[in-house]
Amino acid sequence: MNKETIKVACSNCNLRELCMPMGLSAQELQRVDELVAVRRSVKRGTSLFHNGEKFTSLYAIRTGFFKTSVNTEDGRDQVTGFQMAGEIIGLDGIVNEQHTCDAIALEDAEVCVLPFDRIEEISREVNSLQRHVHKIMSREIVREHGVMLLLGSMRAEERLAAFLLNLVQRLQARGFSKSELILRMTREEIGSYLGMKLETVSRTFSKFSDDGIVEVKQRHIHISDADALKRIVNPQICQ
Amino acid sequence: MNKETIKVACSNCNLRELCMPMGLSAQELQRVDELVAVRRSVKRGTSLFHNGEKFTSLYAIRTGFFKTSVNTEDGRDQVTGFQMAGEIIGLDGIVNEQHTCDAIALEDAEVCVLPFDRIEEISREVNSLQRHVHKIMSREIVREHGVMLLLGSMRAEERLAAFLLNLVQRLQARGFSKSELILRMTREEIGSYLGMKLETVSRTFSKFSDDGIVEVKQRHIHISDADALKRIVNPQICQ
DNA sequence: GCACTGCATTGATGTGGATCAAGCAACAGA
DNA sequence: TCTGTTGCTTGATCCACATCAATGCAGTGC
Repeated sequence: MNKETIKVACSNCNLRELCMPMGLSAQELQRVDELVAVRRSVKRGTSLFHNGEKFTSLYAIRTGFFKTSVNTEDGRDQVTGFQMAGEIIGLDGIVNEQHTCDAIALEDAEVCVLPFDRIEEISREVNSLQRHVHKIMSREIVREHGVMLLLGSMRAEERLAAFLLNLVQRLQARGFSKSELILRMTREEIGSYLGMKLETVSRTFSKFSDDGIVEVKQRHIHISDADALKRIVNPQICQ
Repeated sequence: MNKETIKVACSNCNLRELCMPMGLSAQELQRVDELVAVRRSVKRGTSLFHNGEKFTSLYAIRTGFFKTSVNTEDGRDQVTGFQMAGEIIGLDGIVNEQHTCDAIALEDAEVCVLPFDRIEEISREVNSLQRHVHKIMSREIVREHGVMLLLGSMRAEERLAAFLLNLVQRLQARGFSKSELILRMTREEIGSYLGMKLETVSRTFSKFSDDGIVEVKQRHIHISDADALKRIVNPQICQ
């Protein structure tokens, strides 16, 4: 439905340093430009791909914001991540040639479609692309280790503090403020990601607000005391 | 210390179908044989690699049983997985060229050392190896999604049931019984992996035992009613 | 303007699993 | 065989978070 076809190139994309390897020769850059088949726009609330769908491509997010979630037959649902511009989604589909999670746009979005065959072909020739693909997958594995640590051993306040710090850190890397952010997801989605109920998310926000650590107005968040958040996540170290 | 150097080949390894791609030509098989630098044996309780160590190689487990765990500076510890023969560990190290978790042998083990440079080099030539490496990493990502679902949305009984089913399923794929198993890890390690305390693990085992679902004698487990376990994990579907 | 809808907040109450504590089984080493 | 050590089990109590329920607020369409 939303499969607009706008032909484009990575070489003049301003997100290049986020999703592509650095230091390519002119010739390599030309090969890498062949990676992107088309761009596709995804309306807020609709899916880029969903569980069970055949896997063909990875997607580089150009604009917009996504959540990915897995779900069991008995209706349980777990948000596995939130992704923003410059990040790659769809890695879960490689192993069985079909996606095992849903990717839903939380705001109108545009992605570059990267057919996986082509990624494999070009990364045989361009070593730095090969390495880059491996690093992206490894990074995802490491990120998930972090989420497991969070879900397995942290309490509610620690989880939300870690979540906020992670979000602003990524936004900052994209040139946004390190103290101001707008949440693109509901309290329920945050709760699902962090393994807590939406009420607990809300109460924890209120607690932070009472303590003067953040200002919360619906989805507008201002972080007044980032160090306090760090201390909550890591009590020992940052006294 | 334990870096014995036994030169070996994948082509005549009986675990080949677990860790290597299938359907290779004779020539390809020869290339793949060059993957394994050496074997290395790891004594029970010692580490194969640990957090912070420089990453050079992936490891294919030939015999034995490992746990991997991440830890924070403030002493929190989270087991991120248990690995057995035929599985590959070390993927976390690729992204920053250093390991971000510890891998500890839970029984005397032997691994094949696969220098990552060589993996990249050979997978440029042998397409099915390239694909295989991608699948291994994707599989790990999907596995971790499953753990996130477990940690984020299941209760203690469901977690332990899912854990036991996963273990026997993998053991069965290696030719072991589908109802009998010996746990190689402590209650505390199980608890860390499943996000619960060792006492709760123990109580839940006792509960399963009372209900006639499993027989538990320390680390010896007999699964009497696998369907009941499945029903616990997935109440709706398997009535 | 008003009604409707989807989120978010807040309060009251309940509970699953953590914590604290004691005792016990298995095993390694003397 | 005894003995210290490590890991497992079980009971009593507690508390962080879930659950249930009501209200509030912002945006949307009429």
